[in-house]
Amino acid sequence: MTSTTSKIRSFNRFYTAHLDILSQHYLDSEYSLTEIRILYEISESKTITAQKITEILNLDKGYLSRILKRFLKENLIVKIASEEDKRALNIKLTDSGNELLSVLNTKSENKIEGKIENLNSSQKEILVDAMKTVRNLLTENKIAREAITYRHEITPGDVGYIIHLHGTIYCKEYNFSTDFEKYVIKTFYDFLEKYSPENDRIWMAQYNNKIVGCVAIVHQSNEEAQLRWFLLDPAFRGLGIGKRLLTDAVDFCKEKNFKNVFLLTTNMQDKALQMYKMMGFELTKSEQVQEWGKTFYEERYDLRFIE
Amino acid sequence: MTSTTSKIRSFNRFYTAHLDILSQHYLDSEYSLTEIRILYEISESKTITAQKITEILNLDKGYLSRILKRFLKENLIVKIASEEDKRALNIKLTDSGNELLSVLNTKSENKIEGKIENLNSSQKEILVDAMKTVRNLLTENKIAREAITYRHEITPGDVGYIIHLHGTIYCKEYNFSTDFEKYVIKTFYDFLEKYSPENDRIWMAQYNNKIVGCVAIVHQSNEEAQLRWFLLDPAFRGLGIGKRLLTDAVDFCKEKNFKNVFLLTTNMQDKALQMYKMMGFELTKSEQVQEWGKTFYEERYDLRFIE
DNA sequence: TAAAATTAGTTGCTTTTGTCAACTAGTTTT
DNA sequence: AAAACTAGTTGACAAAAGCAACTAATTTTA
Repeated sequence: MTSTTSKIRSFNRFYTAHLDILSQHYLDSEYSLTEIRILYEISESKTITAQKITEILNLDKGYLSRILKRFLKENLIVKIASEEDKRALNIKLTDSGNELLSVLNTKSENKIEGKIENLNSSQKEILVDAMKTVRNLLTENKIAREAITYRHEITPGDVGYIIHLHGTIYCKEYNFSTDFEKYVIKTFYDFLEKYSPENDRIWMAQYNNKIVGCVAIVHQSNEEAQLRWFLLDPAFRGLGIGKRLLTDAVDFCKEKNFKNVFLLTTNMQDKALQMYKMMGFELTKSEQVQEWGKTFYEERYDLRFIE
Repeated sequence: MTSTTSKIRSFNRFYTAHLDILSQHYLDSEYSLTEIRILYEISESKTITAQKITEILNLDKGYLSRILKRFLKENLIVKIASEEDKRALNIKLTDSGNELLSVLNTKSENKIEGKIENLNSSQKEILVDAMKTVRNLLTENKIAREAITYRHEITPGDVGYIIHLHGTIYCKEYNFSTDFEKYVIKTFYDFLEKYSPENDRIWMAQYNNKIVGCVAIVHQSNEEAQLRWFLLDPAFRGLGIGKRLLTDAVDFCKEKNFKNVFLLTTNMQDKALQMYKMMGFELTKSEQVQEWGKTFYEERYDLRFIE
């Protein structure tokens, strides 16, 4: 088994070579890669100081100073004395600087285009998504809470994906067999048969357009509702997603004036149980069963809204 | 809307900076990044000629020659006269060369480890998978046929994912509503209820551990079977996956001695229809229906095995 | 509030890195 | 067997990058 780190190193070597090939076209121009990165940085921030550039690109200030001097002579940039700090100079691209950059951008884009010309649009989407994931994970060194989005309208593909998550996660964590997924399919079919947008709702948490967590409220009567399908991809635990989903679900119950919400679970779901209790759910029933290739306790929890 | 190319360029800039940071530790050692890449190349191929290195790393041969001279003096490599070509020299790492590289590798791994220390194991998996996808798509400039794997045992999560694919793809391509997905859920529930490993089978095509295409054979009697759920992710069409799946399915029918296989589809599925016809299926029934938010023809195709 | 420490930017000098062309010695093509 | 080519070396040189000392302005500190 190769470790994560060595796989990443292998990718790094691959991407170094890839970037090398892409940057080769800069040799046609009279500017080095560093010079172009500097121009790009100036263009990105509209106006910037030399100091800032050294920070962003990790350059020696003496080296940068000379490069900027050349840019000035070639009329690619202007230096404007800063008002706030009389030592500093604000650097901007001139029209011809912008023009140069746009020519180089076009060249670079053509080069990239050549690298992906045989991919169809769906494949390009896959590529861009994967890059986004890599970037997200490496930038934050974690999954950013802000990158998680929430919604509660059922769109095509949602229910299938939620079933899929149930199948994979319960197999991975509790070694449940495919029978469990079959059971989930049945519960969803029954749910969709009786689905009332007014009294039922599914909440989904997404990351990179993929569902990573969910919960639902299913009305049983005007008085009572069931909380179902509470699930969180293990990769996305500890980010407050579960709490947010449960809170939304319980708030919905209050809003709809249910007197009682219950849920059925097993004693194995330790992390979920903890959250249920935190939300005020209390154990009301416990019974040993043998199902989906396992022996465990099936438990009922209730949350009663007092008026 | 930003184009694919500009998103890729943005990722390239991000990753350039990322690699820059990782390579900074090489400054601690007395070797430059180029020198280390050379050492790495030698280590990778066990034995290699200078010529080959210049090709792989795009280096000037004069420059390389001098670096190798230094490596030789420092006892990192040995040069062995080639038997086949007396001009060429086979280069190998010495023990101390290997040792140096392993020290540097450890340092590099530590640096990477620091970049991902806050990710849990599932998140690391996501990262590595995404890198693999990026690499696959950029290397081949296409999805490699060899990267597609096939299997036909149902494991947890499969059926949910196939339902998900039906929901999303039929919505994307034919604008079907969520009712269609509900219908698919029902068909799968019924299938799983009666599932006989002996007479029924689902085939799945996978890319990067994700299902991208499927088909199933469902027995109706000893004489007749139904071909169902034939589906291919648009990103993976034109790779021969559909043909492979259908061939496997039809072969299975022959093997099981069904006299007849039929399938139900719509006139809208033009690409699938073409493939069915290619496999020998013939239209036996056509009827206008209104369902899932659309009006279309529901069609039956039959393939009869003659003895 | 004045001295001390720090910072933005420039410049001279040096090292490192990389390029080019000419050369030797062996190999392949014609 | 001559001509064209290739692997590798070397000298001369240019480009890229780093270091340190300096000016002038700003911030900190006591």
